[in-house]
Amino acid sequence: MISQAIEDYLKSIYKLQHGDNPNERVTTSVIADRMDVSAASATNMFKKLAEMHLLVHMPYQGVELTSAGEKIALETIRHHRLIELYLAQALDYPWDQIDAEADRLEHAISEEFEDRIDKALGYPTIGAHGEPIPTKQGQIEDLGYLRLSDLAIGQPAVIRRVSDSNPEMLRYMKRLGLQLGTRVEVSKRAPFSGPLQLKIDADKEESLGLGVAYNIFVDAIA
Amino acid sequence: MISQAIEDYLKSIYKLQHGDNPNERVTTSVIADRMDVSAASATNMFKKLAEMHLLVHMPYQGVELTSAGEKIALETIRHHRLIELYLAQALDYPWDQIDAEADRLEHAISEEFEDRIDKALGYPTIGAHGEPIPTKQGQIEDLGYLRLSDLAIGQPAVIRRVSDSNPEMLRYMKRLGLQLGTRVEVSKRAPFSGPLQLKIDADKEESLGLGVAYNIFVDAIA
DNA sequence: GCGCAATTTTAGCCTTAATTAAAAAACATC
DNA sequence: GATGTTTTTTAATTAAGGCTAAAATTGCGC
Repeated sequence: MISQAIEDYLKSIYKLQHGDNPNERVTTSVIADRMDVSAASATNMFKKLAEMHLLVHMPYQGVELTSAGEKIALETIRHHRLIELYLAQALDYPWDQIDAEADRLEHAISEEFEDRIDKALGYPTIGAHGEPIPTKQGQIEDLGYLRLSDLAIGQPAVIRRVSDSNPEMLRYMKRLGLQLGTRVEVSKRAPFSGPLQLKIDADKEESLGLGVAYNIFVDAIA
Repeated sequence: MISQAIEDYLKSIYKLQHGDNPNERVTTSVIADRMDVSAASATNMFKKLAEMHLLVHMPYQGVELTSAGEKIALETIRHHRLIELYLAQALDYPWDQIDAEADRLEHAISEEFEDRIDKALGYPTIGAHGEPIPTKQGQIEDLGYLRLSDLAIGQPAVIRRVSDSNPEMLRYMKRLGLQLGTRVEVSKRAPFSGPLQLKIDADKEESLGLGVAYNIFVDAIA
């Protein structure tokens, strides 16, 4: 049986495999860190998941999802993102609270529930923070956005996605007026990995740390 | 910590204590039966819950919730009934499917979620099957309905509540046109605990087994 | 009021998913 | 290329919550 713990591990592994740099190995310690468990717990689960053929475990080297494991990860992520969007749109949840709520609900809903909120939302393909929502068949689109921290100076762009991993950071972004669809332009970049000077919606100017800019994804515009 | 299992036990005990005949003791075997676990499992949990002061365990005699236990039971029941109503009203779930879905979701939602669906539903006091919804403070109304199986012959009445425990029975009721608000009248009662002859909405006449009639609650009307 | 049947509890074990501590392997530094 | 540090794995526990089988208790029938 696929337990909640299994779904959580597979989801984390998937996100790391397809995250920041996709060629980096997904190791015991990285997963242990993300999931807030000991390294030994992660190893135990890796062995169990390998036996279930949901991933391949290369001892001391890391893990890689099988297509069966990836399928479950994508189903879980689909649940998560549909629930997030539903909370935001139908129940008017604030931006920074939907992730935590969805983390619990994603394991509790049925296929029926998934289908009904999918329909109620009009079969969305983009989630509340701009992430692609996997299809029921397990397809996921690569939206190919640029990190705001990598945006060229003077290049106007629109915020298309933000990382949902830190609620406090989301509240901070909102306070600055940085949301999906917001128009931004980097006007200056301080040396030594210093903050960006950012034009927001062409009317405000703010200084933004690289850590935050790294978690904002934009689309350049003409 | 209050686990899902604990909430489920407390909910079942509460429902039995306040159910069909409230003076009957809530025993190991009755709970084991309702929860589909062995009697030994129920005893184990009784001991644990007694240690947590959520109930009083009188060995070989049964259990009785403390006010702390009752509070948790009522919170769980409130969650359950709000979710059921939300599924039915906002997501157009059919009558017979909401109980199963709510059984899982009731343990996963936050207070925030509870408050938001409560508001979205307009602070309802009656659930999807006509049950009273406990308040946030743990008050629950006794609606004092009559079982259809006890309704006097020739006495017109309106269906106010149905038992949600059996989805198949709910589908059967719906097929017969028996829903909340439906007007009924018993026109004949077969001997030896036989079926009732029932006038439905003054236009249909059906024969109804006592088992079903026992699970329908009505309000007599003038 | 005795004996038997039904119910309840106890005892012991299983599974899941976590833990800590110790051993093993990999990596980095000189 | 030896050595020390870091990472990973192994081994042994723990805590929930379930199970079966056996023992204890209750209560019913006569």
